[in-house]
Amino acid sequence: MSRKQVIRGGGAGRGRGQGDDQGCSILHVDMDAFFASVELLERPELRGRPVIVGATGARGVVLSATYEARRFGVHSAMPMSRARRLCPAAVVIPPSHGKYSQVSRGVMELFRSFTPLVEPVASDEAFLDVSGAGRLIGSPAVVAEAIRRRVHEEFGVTCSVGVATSKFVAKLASRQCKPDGMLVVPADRVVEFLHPLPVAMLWGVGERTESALTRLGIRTVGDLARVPPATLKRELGQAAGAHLAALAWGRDERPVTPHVPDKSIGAEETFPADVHDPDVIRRELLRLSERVAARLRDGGHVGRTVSVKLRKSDFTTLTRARTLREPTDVAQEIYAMACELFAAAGLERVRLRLVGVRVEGLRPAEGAARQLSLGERERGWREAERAMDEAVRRFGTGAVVPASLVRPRFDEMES
DNA sequence: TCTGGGGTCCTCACCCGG
DNA sequence: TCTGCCGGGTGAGGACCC
Repeated sequence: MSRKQVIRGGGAGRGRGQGDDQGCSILHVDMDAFFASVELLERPELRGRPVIVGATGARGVVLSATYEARRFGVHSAMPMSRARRLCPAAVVIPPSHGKYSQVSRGVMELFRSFTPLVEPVASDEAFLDVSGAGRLIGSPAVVAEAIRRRVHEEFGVTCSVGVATSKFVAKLASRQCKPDGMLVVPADRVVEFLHPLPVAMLWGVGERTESALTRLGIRTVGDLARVPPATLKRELGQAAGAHLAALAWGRDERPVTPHVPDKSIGAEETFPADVHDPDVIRRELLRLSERVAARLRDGGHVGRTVSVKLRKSDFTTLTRARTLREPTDVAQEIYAMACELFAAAGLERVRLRLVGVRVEGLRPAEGAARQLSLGERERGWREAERAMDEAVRRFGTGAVVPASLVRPRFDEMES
């Protein structure tokens, strides 16, 4: 990997290193400090200053930070309290997810104008297979540079692109050339690129696995590559061991998959302060069930397994799940099961910091035959909730809520 | 230092039916 | 009829990712 294959800044030097991109048809595009960059579009006076996007309340973590803030040691997922201590001069902006989704949708559309094979990984990154774009646009490195230029021109934010023969190497490459860069890893230099990297950079190696590997004396990808796969499987489990043994030699056959169906939909909420009142918790379960059901209906899904997540004040977390007889997208059915699971968990007098509701085992609502249970009315909650969806579409979020979620007015509480 | 919210995948245990 | 084996389904929990 010669330095000249890292091309930085606004397309300068475009085209360098193209001779080495033969067969490197996988691109990983990663937006630089995405949420913070989007915020700076509206507040250009903050350019060059440390900016953190994150919750402004008592509890919360950093969602995104500009590179100026990162120089102080601030990084995403760090508790906000710590980030403020590290960088007291930082400007803190509360997140506006709607705004980021809008830019994200535009950027993904731009990617699709280069190739239909776009696999979004998150709102700020995607894999692209550009093997079919060669004749029209040029080699993968040329496509990557064109994407970088147009993202900057059309959206005012920068991105970094890794170009390689596999998703995994492309992803590492984009990370290595951040911010505002491009890195091509030629097929015959994958091992040379990988082996000096710390093992924690591998996809699937988090804090726990890293300590397990350190105990085995494994610190770099090269160290990992020299360990027999059987040893890794014994130490880390069958799947993780085999996975890491393959990655250490750059083997990753996963294709770019444009449409990955949802497997579950959930919602969770951390209370501003821990809660032990079961009525408050049940009200939150209802609110979350409403949110999940609305998203199920919006996506045309029904789901069969309801799970609740309960996190105690000491951060230990329990999950409880149960499968319904029939798949549902009805909040009242999800809520009823969530309450049963909460009661069965025996935590009704325990202080909780978070509750969550999730529906798994999704399938398309269309064609999911629904059997009326004995005594069930033909038109019931399902129709009521669809009417609520329609009201929300016309009058906005919060236009209609269940009576139990309407907070009593102060004068009513007094009387 | 004190940890959000959205997810996926894996492992292990248990139950049940063939 | 009993036992063992196996595979599928389900549930709990952990690790990881962005």
